Amino acid sequence: MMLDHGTLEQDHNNQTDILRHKMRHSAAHIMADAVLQLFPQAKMGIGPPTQDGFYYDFDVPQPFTPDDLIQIEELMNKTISQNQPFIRKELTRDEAKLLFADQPYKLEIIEAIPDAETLSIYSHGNFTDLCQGPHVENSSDIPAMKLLNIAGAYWRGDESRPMLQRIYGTAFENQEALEDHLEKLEEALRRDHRTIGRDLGLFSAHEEIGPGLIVWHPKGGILRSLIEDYWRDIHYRHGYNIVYSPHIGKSNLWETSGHLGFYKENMYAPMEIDDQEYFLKPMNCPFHIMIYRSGLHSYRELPLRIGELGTVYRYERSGVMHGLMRVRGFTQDDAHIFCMPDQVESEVGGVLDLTFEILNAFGFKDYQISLSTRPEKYVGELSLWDHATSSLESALQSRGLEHDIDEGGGAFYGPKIDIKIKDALDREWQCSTVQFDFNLPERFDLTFQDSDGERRRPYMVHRAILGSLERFFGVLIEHYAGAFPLWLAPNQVTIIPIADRHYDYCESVRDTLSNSGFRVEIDNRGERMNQKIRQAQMQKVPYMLVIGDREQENQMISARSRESGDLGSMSVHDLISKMQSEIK
RNA sequence: GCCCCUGUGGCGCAAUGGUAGCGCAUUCGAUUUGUAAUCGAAAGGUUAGGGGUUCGAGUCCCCUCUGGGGCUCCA
Repeated sequence: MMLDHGTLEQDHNNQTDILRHKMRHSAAHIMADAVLQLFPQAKMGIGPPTQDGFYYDFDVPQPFTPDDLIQIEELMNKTISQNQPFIRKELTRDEAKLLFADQPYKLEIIEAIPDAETLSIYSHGNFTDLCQGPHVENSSDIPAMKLLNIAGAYWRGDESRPMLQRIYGTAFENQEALEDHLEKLEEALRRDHRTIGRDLGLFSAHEEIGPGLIVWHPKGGILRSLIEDYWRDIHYRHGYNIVYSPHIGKSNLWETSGHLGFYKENMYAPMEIDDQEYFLKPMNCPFHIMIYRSGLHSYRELPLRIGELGTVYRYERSGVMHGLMRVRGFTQDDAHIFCMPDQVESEVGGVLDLTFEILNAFGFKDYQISLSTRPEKYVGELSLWDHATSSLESALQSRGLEHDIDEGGGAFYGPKIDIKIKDALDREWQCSTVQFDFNLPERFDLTFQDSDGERRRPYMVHRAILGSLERFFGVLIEHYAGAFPLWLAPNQVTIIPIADRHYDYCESVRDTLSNSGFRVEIDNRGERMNQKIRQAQMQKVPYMLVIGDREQENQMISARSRESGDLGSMSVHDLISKMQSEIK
């Protein structure tokens, strides 16, 4: 949630942002300058500043190498040290076309700029680029800069257009800020859920199984079942009905739902069973609709909320898979709400409240909310769209939730609210989503009997809060860097006997804790205590209990916490109370 | 799917075209330890897979697959 942080700080942040924006934009120009000096045949694409850096795209005969990057950076530093002023000039279309006659991508950009807009160029040294600006005054106003990596990128993001070579870099107002940023990138790498997932034994993927298909290991499995238990419990409390549905369904079902029409490229090839085609499910909605349709519904039953932890399979192109964040088989915490028009707003509000309650419980505080409105191509009546969109809007507003508006960004079947969570690398991942659907109720001819006896069409809302358990788990791992809060830690307590003669007492402590519902392990390897502590720390176990002669004699334990080290001696009972209060 | 990079014991890495090594982890033995790494030994690899060049390939070339950084799309 974006809360008000006070205007002073905001002003400062804005000014820094503007400064960085300008300096990065200018750095992109200086980079293009360097590239053209080294590779005169290069054709320039675009070179904008981004959230934390800048890039520039080039069409070059040979892709850049890491060595090229070093050379380019050297040349850039030279330009920066030469104090070259940035000069803005306005010019006519014809002048611009002449100037960029051998730069086809620039010509394309010029063509695309509306006639009413003034064209401008920025120059430094011998380099000139078509550009709106603004820029820093002088090349020396880029105190700290570094090129980061090379990647392919389609011209205008369109895969039917040529692939250009993109160079990413970043720039900051001083060396310290740059180093902080690089340090942050390293920290993000350390938090990478793929690394932590392996080190903590949470999950894995295998060449033998196939890309984008995850196996959850015992420790990941405990975490998942804790998440699922919490999810079920809170959903029951919020009036949801929890259901189960199969993984495949006949082609008829998917034809009726329309998925074979508009979602086929994400669905796997059908399998034939008794002369009928069956498809692996990419979504749960048709099954929930069949549950709805298996009886007549009175207005008294609405709203009807049907939820499921439903595992779906979607084809993802081979280059897009990413750890747990983007996979081919995943479990959605899906639900469908069937309701009457006058219930829409409170239902949407209820979903939002539930969403933030759940996300908060997992420790998430920073979200990015967006409302997506009606696209050009859509189904359903305009009045329904307007009603739905305004109810989404007012549900957000009445809760004081700041949000972006993605005009025309809704699905063809309804407007939606998306909520994104940031991962360790500041990439945003969509988890929660609330979507209206004006398509499926029509296609499946859903009705309810209203108080006046008439059959009416219910509103249908899709919603997911965690999104997919896989992705949510990935974000959770990075959020905590593997040091999960006590209630989620796969192993909550490791008991460390000092010598063999303490095993029996350790087992009695273990039993006491287990009987109170805690997950406990005893490390009875023939290792030194320090080694056992080290391993438990690296496994991010919240509590370690050191047990030796002193403890055994006094029937106590010596507790150590993952965060604050030695907590001293206490009774098992005290430890239990301490942990219980930490959990609730 | 596309562009680039990558692939060596479970993990992290090494090996000018000439005998595949090291650390961690594992197993066994010794040690019985007081708040982040005890010592020793053993075991573990057709260098992702397939083809080619070469007297000789982990190393060079081609194909396939995995993984990574992006583009596009999305939970």
